[in-house]
Amino acid sequence: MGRRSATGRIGIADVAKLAGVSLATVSRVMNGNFTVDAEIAARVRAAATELRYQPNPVGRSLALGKTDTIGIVVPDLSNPTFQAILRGLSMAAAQDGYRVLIADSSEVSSEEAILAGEARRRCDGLVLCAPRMSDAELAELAPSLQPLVLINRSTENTASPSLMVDYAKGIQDLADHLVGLGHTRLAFLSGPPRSASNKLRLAGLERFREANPGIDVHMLPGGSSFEVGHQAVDAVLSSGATGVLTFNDLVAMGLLSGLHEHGVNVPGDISVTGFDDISFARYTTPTLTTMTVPITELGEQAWQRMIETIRSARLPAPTATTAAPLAASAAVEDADDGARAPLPTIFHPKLTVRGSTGPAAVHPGPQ
Amino acid sequence: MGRRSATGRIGIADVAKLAGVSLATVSRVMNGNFTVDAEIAARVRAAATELRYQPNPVGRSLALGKTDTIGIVVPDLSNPTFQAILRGLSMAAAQDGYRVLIADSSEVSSEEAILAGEARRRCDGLVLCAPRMSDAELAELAPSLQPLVLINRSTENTASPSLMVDYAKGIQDLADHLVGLGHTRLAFLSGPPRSASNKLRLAGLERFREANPGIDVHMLPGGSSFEVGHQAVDAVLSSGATGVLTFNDLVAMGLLSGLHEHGVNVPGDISVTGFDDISFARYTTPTLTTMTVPITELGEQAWQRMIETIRSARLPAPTATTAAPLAASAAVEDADDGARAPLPTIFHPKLTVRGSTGPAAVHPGPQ
DNA sequence: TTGAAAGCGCTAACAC
DNA sequence: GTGTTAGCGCTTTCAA
Repeated sequence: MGRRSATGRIGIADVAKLAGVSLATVSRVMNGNFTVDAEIAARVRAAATELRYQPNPVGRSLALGKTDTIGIVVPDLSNPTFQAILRGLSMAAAQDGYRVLIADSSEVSSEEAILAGEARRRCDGLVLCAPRMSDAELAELAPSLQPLVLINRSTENTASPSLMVDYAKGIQDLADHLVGLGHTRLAFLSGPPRSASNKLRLAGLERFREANPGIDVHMLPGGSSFEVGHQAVDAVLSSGATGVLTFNDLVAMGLLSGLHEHGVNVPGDISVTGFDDISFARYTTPTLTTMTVPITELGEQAWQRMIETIRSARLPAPTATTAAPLAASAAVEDADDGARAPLPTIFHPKLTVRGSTGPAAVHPGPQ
Repeated sequence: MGRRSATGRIGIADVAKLAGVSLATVSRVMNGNFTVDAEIAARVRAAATELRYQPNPVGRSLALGKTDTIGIVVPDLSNPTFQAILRGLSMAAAQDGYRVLIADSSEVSSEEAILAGEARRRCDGLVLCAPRMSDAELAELAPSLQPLVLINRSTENTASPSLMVDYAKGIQDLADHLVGLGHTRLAFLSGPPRSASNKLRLAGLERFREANPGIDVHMLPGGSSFEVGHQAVDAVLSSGATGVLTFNDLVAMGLLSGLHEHGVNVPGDISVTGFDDISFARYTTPTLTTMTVPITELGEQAWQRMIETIRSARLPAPTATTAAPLAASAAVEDADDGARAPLPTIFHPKLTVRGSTGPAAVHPGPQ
């Protein structure tokens, strides 16, 4: 009479019947509730083992109102940066018994919103990497996505934790590094025009220009891939720059490769910098000077913010006078100094000097 | 009186009330059932929009017995190979309205089984990359994981689709390539000892040795990372080999980098080959000769096998005399010639010659 | 064409 | 300590 339910799978009812107890008791045993008599518990466990019973998480989720799963929306799973965020997030979440559901928007900004909503409803929270989405759309969407953790974005209105990399400062550090080496003509091989993080880099360079009126910074259209860098050789060379900043390491690697093919010596003739410090950056020839972004750690931190948010959301609605009960959490480098509305956690990239940058060549360029 | 249910979210009941219809009608409208009067349907849709109603997928999953989600277990999310499989799978699944849940076993073979079961129960099927799991354990586990698609593994008993890369033949092609360039002393910087795909490579090299008794093939302990290659320089040099095969591109890149630091010329002094053809392989210096594995395509194919399996599982239990209704599916290069039990789909890596291999140096080595 | 009600598998009051 | 029962949010017979 091993009546398995309609779906053909063994359910709690089968175990209850075999053990001669009620559903509730089985449920209690399976959830480690110790109010169950030891002997009965043993009987239930034996029955569960015999039937190879495994609780159905969907039923559990419906009853509990939680899925123990979080979603992440990324613009491009082939980008090492998002891969690293995903990895950091996934590892940290696993530690706390959560899984991650991925949604790749394929760089299509119109997809970002839909995927985000979709993913959110199946999960207990959402980590959003949506570099293309407009601020307005993000602001409108954010409330319906809570618990929400933002990567490299922030919103004014909603109090979603936000993790940001200080790209503006990072690109300035790189430019300063080149200037320190004697370069006076720089070029920036920029990223995707509508990318939020590219805008930050541009803003940083703007500030750099103001602080360094004597330095020429040439802006070159670009993108985010190898190919972009590879195809930019001519543009870079004809810009007359001796120091080239790129959007990220991928672009820098493409450029390095292209320059090599053109017989241009790096860093002898020209210096090249990347951004991100992906793991491959130390294996290029020459090795790549870049800004090191602790991106896996960012993924981990995203999880910390997420779990805090999820937990505090389960508490009774906070009254205006009660201090937010978020304090007992991981240490953040800065930005958690007393303010109640969660300030963005800022990650400061660190300059990593390797072989692709060197002293400016003293050759008779224009100016 | 907008009574939102206990969870605080808007449910189908709220819409039904606002539209003045029953739950069933709302459900029908939301699912595009056309037996609903157009006017009523419009009223329901208006109510849904007004309330910003979004169906709860968990309730839906429970009622429907499916989640529209598949799981994938990978040993290491930082490995470009698994990243590519994940990407191919995710993109293809998204096309059909499915999402993917990831489980990273962190190379811990004991975790593979647990994670696999865990993930499977939350999903409609599972893609398993479990290179460390023993054949016995895999065979025992497989039945409980169906629908199951195996990557680089296969089982005798259960009829799970299996996608395999012919590593044995691939490594032989690489060895042949080196021999064709005049190399007679080869070394193989092997992969993780217990890795299934490493065993295939070793088997391939065994066959190579039998076919090429005059060629010396030195076996070197290794691993799967940059660092392994980077640290193997001394071992490689003292092996006296002029042609070095490596477990994968990562190891090859590490080796290339290490050799460069030691002032060893590649391919002048020594030739190096990788395996996989990850996207970075064409940007190393020198560019890397390797076996190109269509790994993203493998991920896509994994999805095709998965969706076929899911669909056929929904059909009435197949009778012994009925031909399996799987035929109407994507073209597979080979291996689908009439046999009923699904033969593994074999992916044949293709030799891609780049700059890291060249003629053997004519220097007076021993022998 | 529409509604009432049972049920998907599980948990958690509440009663015993 | 254990069982009964009412949901969790949705779909889907089955009647009307």
